[in-house]
Amino acid sequence: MKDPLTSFPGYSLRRAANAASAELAQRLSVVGLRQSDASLLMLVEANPGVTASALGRRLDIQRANMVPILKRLEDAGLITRAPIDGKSQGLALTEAGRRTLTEAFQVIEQFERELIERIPAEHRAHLLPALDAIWR
Amino acid sequence: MKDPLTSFPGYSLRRAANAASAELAQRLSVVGLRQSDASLLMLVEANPGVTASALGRRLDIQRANMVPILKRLEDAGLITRAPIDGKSQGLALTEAGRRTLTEAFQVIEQFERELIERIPAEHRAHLLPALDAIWR
DNA sequence: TATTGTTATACTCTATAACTATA
DNA sequence: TATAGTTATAGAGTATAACAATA
Repeated sequence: MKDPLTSFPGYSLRRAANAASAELAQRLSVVGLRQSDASLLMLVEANPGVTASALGRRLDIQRANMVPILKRLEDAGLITRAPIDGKSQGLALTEAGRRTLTEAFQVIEQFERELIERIPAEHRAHLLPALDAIWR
Repeated sequence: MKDPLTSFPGYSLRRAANAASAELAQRLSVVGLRQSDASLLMLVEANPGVTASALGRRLDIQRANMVPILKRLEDAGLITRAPIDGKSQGLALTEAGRRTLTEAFQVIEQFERELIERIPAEHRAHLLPALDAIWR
């Protein structure tokens, strides 16, 4: 079949992201996490006491959509919320959260390693700067 | 805020794809199309008489999910379905479909041009081959 | 006045199972 | 038996509007 889409970087970008995303989601499900869970746990670990709003801004997740994610992670015993003042709450990992994140981190590092290895060596170093130029 | 995610190509891949996708979706909405509509119209134009199943395989859209897309495009008068045999239907663009696709094509080419221009020159040529290595 | 957290809601995309009819 | 088209349905991600309480 003729495929005029093959010449569009934007199309390949979407397809590559979808393929990688589906693969990582499947691997993370073994640890019981979604991608947004894992990225959120990483940011909380690196920034203990961070607020939900600040996390949402950094991850481009709207405040309203943070609510069910945080509720799920709290129900799973992975994070705690502690009042900072009357309207803000500081997030932190529980011990179980740290353990789960360690597992997730291994899954993700293995995934990233394999992702990079799929790319011909001469293109490898260019991918991250090219991608970052697109969205940052 | 500390951000340990910045070093993961997989994460940047997802963010770049999301950003690009949102941008293109907005521009295509002016023409009245979604991204899946536009890619589907392109493939139909390049392969008149193609079946829904074959399109789905090429675009990685499941048969069941092709139904509402094709219905929408047919209702909008952009494609026609003609029986090939008792169980298959060949798809083709209508005149309006060709006109709309021409508009969409201009939007997409402009979008792709701007996307590439955002990438520093020394990385540009590497993006497409790197992405294709990930998903093809 | 702006921000935080929240509720409610709706739309899109995607995934699965099952069914009918035909090759 | 495998394939084409379809229906129904559920999950996940995302977007908007609105609200109360607080900074």
